Amino acid sequence: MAPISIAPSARNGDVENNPCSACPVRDLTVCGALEETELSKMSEIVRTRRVGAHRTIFSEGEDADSVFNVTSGTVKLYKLLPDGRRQITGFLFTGDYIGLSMHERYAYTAETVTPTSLCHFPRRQMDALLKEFPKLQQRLFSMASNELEAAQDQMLLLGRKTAKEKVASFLLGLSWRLSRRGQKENPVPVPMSRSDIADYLGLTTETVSRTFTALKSQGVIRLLEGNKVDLVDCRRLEDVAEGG
Amino acid sequence: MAPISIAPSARNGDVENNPCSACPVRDLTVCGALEETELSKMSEIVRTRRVGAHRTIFSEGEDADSVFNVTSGTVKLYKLLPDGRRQITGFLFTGDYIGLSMHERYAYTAETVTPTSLCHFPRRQMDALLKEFPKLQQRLFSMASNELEAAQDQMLLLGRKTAKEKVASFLLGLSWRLSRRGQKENPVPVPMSRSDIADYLGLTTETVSRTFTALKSQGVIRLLEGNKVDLVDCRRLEDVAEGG
DNA sequence: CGATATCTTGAGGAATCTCAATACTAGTGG
DNA sequence: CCACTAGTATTGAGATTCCTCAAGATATCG
Repeated sequence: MAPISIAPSARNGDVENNPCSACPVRDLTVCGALEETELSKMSEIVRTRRVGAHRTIFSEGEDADSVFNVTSGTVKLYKLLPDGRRQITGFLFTGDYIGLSMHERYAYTAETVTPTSLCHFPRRQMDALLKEFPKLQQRLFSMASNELEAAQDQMLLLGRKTAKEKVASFLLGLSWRLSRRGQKENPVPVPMSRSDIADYLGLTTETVSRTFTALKSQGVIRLLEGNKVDLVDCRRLEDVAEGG
Repeated sequence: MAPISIAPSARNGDVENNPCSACPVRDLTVCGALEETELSKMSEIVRTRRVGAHRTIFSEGEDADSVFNVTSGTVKLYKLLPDGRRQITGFLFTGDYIGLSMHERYAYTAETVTPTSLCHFPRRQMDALLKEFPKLQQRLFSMASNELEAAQDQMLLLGRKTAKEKVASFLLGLSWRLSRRGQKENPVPVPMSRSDIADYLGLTTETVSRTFTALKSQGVIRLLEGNKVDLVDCRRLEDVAEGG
């Protein structure tokens, strides 16, 4: 799959009435499906929002009447069991869309990991746009398709991989998503806490920490300043991730 | 063999040229999105197939040039690690569609659990139909959306539930899917082997077996003839499934 | 610079896995 | 109709990974 070019577009739409036309991450996301002129329809219903770190965007069980686009920052989605056990089902980055698996009520909570910029769309109006622009619908289906494949990979990870394989896969996944967005894929910024990583991988924070230490002392990774991880030996990390 | 001409019934349309219009499970599946007249387009590209139990429909890594509809029977989808560890990502029943998460190559293997009837569609032609009928695209998106939500539930199960909670959730899931298809939801036929269940729940066959035994001796379920399970105390099973 | 949260490390325990033996079941052929 | 076989399921005992609980180290933030 070819990485999407993030070349900052010097597009000259009517920025006043059509801010979306100047959006630098447009091609990464659902909006990339539309032409300049069609984009104005999105501009009409979008509301941009900046949110600090560790804020709840919406909670599991609430009426699902908004969908979102992440234009910068990191968001986590999670589900809870009654006793508080938590499973993070995904981390979202620039260009990711919140609202692919949508029913009456949100089936998960969305919370920012870092300060985040969001495009907020009323769901009803977005649904109307989908009807109006089959291209948009198509793009959304394609994104859902990708998500589904990622979810299947994650099931394999959760059900069958060891702690070491899980952590290795996690780091490679972060790196891969960076490169898809056209960013440098190494070293990898890891903005989420050990506890978040644990709840994403079906482990405890302690096990995640121990596993990082183990990978570090084997020379496969290095922990850098600012929560970055240097994938020293990518090839070996890949072997570890697949149980080799 | 020469086709036998049958007078088309007003109810069912021209069954000869449009067999899909007579399909009894149409409304359960993607085809339910189309009108009688539009259905003929599907009829033109469909090829029905009956397959015995334990047969491979396609394998992970093969060129993904077909999509399928399950019209009867049970299918399992799975991914493998290099050393043979297996994760079953889903079981498919009547009405389920194979081809929601689709790229160049199949990302998983599809294998029948029981004798199965399939509708086979060339992928290119199905893609053309999706472009022609946005309703179809919409339906497929809606199905992908459901799948995605199910996948998230499964991640919670795999990452955070105990063996007992997993097995209870599994049985309730089977029962729930029966009722969605309008069938009796109890007792639940369990056509797949312990080993399949284990690979679906991230457990071993032994643990699955022990857990069935435990639930049985607690009077929550009963094992009946013909691989059926009687959910004696559904309420309690639900509590068990959520860690209550 | 102190307070607080996060991360790391250690020791012991528990759930689940592995290995092994036995029981059951379905299909086959006498 | 029964015995035989091969696959599948159950049960048992011991091993192992990962979890729990606890303490100390490091980082973060006002």
